[in-house]
Amino acid sequence: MPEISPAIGIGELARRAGCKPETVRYYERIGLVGDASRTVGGQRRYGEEAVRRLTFIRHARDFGFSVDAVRELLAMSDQPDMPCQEVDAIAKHHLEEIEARLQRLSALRDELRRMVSQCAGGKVESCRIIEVLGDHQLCISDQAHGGAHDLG
Amino acid sequence: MPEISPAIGIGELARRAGCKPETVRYYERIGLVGDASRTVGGQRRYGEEAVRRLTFIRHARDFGFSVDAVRELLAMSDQPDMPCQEVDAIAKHHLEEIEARLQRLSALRDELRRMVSQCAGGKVESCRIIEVLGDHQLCISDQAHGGAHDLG
DNA sequence: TATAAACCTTATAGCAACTATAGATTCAAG
DNA sequence: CTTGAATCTATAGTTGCTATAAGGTTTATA
Repeated sequence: MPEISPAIGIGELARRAGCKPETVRYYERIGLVGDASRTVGGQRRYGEEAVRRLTFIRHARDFGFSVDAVRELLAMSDQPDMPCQEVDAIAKHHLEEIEARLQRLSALRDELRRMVSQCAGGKVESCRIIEVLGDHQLCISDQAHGGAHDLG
Repeated sequence: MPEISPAIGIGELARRAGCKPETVRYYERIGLVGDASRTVGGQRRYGEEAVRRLTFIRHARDFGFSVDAVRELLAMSDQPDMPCQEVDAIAKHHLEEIEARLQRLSALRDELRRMVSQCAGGKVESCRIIEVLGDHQLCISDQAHGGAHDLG
């Protein structure tokens, strides 16, 4: 299937999907997008289908889906006749994760607000923020703690 | 100042601060904690002060402060006579970032919920989730988009 | 046709903040 | 003294890109 529409370069493709050329090459390396056709000089050239696929990828990533999840979603969207249960499952799972993060993040916000509001503005010695950071007991909830590492 | 209390090993230290020995060694490498004293055989030994410092670090990290922010907070907590304005500023800045993340994350959650609820459970072909991911126009808000990358 | 600007190429290293592995050594208990 | 758990160093891997260097190609203009 040769490209009919005027082929575009990697910069234009990236621009239209809202990312950078480096990202496109990266996606090619990890197999999220296929190898592009090349000019005689070796430069990548793309058609509309590539724009659609990359846009899908970027949009899913913006939604916070992991690259692996995007890979699965792409595989499924390539199979239009299959039932969409799995798509649904991935999305629901992602939604649950986001809801859990929201919980922890807002508990964190509350705790931080409390810390900040209790700081009287004196010396470090008596700073409530430093105190709370040094002593877990001074926290109201444990909910927020035990790893804020994957709050993304 | 020699250690008086029975010195503890890296495993015990890590356990008491809620992390792993690898993490302690990592913090030592990047200079968050100082070099420990060693046994004749070369193993690290720590005292109570190290426990306090590591606990502070872990707690601040659990609050989502970056390692650089923790470094500054530590430096300030080492200067008890200084005014705590800067501590306050760091904490407030962090609070603002968390509030911004919460905004975006909840916009994302709403959009995801909408997607999931609109999926009728048929074929992939007509799956609302796949449709929305493929077409930015189908999103209600742009707020959530343009990068979920630093939602942590 | 020449040239220069804009674009593209690969390979490699870096970011945050750890985590995991391998293979050797040391420590504490029995 | 032996055993097994803990520790040591050094190095590579994780995620999802981003940045850099050192060049090659394409395109528009003169």
